[in-house]
Amino acid sequence: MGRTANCLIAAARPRNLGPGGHGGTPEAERHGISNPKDPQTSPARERYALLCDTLRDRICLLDYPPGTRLSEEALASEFGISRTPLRRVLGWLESQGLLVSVQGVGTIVTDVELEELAQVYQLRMELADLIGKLSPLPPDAETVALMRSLRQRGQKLAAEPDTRSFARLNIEFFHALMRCSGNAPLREISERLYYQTTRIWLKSISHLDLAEEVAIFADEINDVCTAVELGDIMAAASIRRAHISMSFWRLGQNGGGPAE
Amino acid sequence: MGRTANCLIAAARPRNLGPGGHGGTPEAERHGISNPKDPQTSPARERYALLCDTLRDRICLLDYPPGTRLSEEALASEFGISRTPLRRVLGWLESQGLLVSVQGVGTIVTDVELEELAQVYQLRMELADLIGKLSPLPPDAETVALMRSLRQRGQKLAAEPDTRSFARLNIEFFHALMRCSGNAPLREISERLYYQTTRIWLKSISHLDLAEEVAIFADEINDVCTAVELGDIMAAASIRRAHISMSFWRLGQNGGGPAE
DNA sequence: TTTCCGAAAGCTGTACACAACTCGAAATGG
DNA sequence: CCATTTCGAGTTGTGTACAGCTTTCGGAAA
Repeated sequence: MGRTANCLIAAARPRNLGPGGHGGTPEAERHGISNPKDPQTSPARERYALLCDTLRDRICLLDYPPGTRLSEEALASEFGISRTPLRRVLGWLESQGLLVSVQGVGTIVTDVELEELAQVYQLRMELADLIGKLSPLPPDAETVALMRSLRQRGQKLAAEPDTRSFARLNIEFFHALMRCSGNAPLREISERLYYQTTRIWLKSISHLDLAEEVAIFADEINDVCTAVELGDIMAAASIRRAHISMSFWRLGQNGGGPAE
Repeated sequence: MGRTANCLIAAARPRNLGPGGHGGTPEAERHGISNPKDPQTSPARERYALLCDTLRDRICLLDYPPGTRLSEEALASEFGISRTPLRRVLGWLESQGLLVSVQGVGTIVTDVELEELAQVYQLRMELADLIGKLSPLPPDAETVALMRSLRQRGQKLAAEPDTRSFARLNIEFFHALMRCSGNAPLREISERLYYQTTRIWLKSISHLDLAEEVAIFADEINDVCTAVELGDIMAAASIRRAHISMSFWRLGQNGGGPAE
């Protein structure tokens, strides 16, 4: 009864390949020797999950800014598939609150107001606490190494701020933190809410001081990494919660105005 | 900025028609005078949401017991539609963790173990607390009236226990409680986790004492209703949390054995 | 010049046929 | 008689054409 047992509940989400998205097990797919016990590992599911992650990243990195009208046909031809399987992906993105499709108009990248976001931020703060309370996992060597690598990247970024690298590091840091919780439903929900908020924050970054934001984030990584090194997940969760709160506060102060 | 403002985030879920599912506004749909500002109110979306609720109820009331193989073609013909829009519904149910589709085999109603469910129950307990803490809504007259009606139905049910009526009342009571929270994302997540667990509980009811379970549930409704009448949502949430905890405990004691 | 109407273009939603895949049963060779 | 292979029924996944809806642009009338 190992890790594979709870795959049914996790089946809701596409296989997490991480933001880096290095290709996993290419040989296994080519030879068709995928593990028949794992329903997630089928050629169709692999393409589906990859597309979900790809498009989600494009939306959350503002490659598709809020309000963008996506063309199903264009995307389908870009990925070399038909509209039918693509629509399944778009449906999932819509269920994540990142898209909305209306007949006769198009598929539009959503844009949410800071007011509505307040509820999501409140919830994210509470869930951050729960990461420390509910089934915290003692970090393994790989997690610690990942955290240290992120800390180093954060320090490099502080020396040379860059919006896009900032966003990517933010996403990877989130996923690293998720490795510290053994509660799969909590991870899934946290991820959903995270992706709902991160692009709004990225959109408002122009109204904030990028260098200051990067410095604060580098500190956050450093603090969380220290806590993880000590195996104190509750402390890491508390730090995370505090930074979510402060991030929302800064958004309301500086980024919430009548933009543009 | 009333209720309609946060429809974008809520767009993830089909329009909640309640378990009773009385038809809503049939005239508006027939005449095509649906509010153009609300993206959820389109003829296609209406059918979609209705189908989602219908099939979810069938799964969660064990009309389709865990392990059942559903036929896309049969369902499509039953509802007088093609497989294409039906598959969208099935995809949503799969994202909710209630179905799993595998090529060449079929669409199968999931069955989860009590072990995996422990994480969901833990999370549900914490979220129940949050219902009282995050944006609790002072109950309006309609909510109080609904609660009182449910309390009465609970007392009637205690006098004449019936599994299916029990399940329906349980679902409706959950939705009534959700009216007390103004946090839309929290409501959505709570609903998702609730539906993931309720059918497992219903499946194990045969191993428990139905009369006793009904009596306990009637008490829960009564206590929560009293708290709601006083406007003390935090108290209602605490009561709810306690009952979720006790329900899980009873499941582990009596219903968790090597069934059948 | 302004306003209103209508046709056309473009989009998502739907239906249907076919491909890809799984599983089981029947046939075949040992 | 048993093991192995092959074929077929049945299922989900995919491609494609068309229907329904919305927006826009052009032209005619006031």
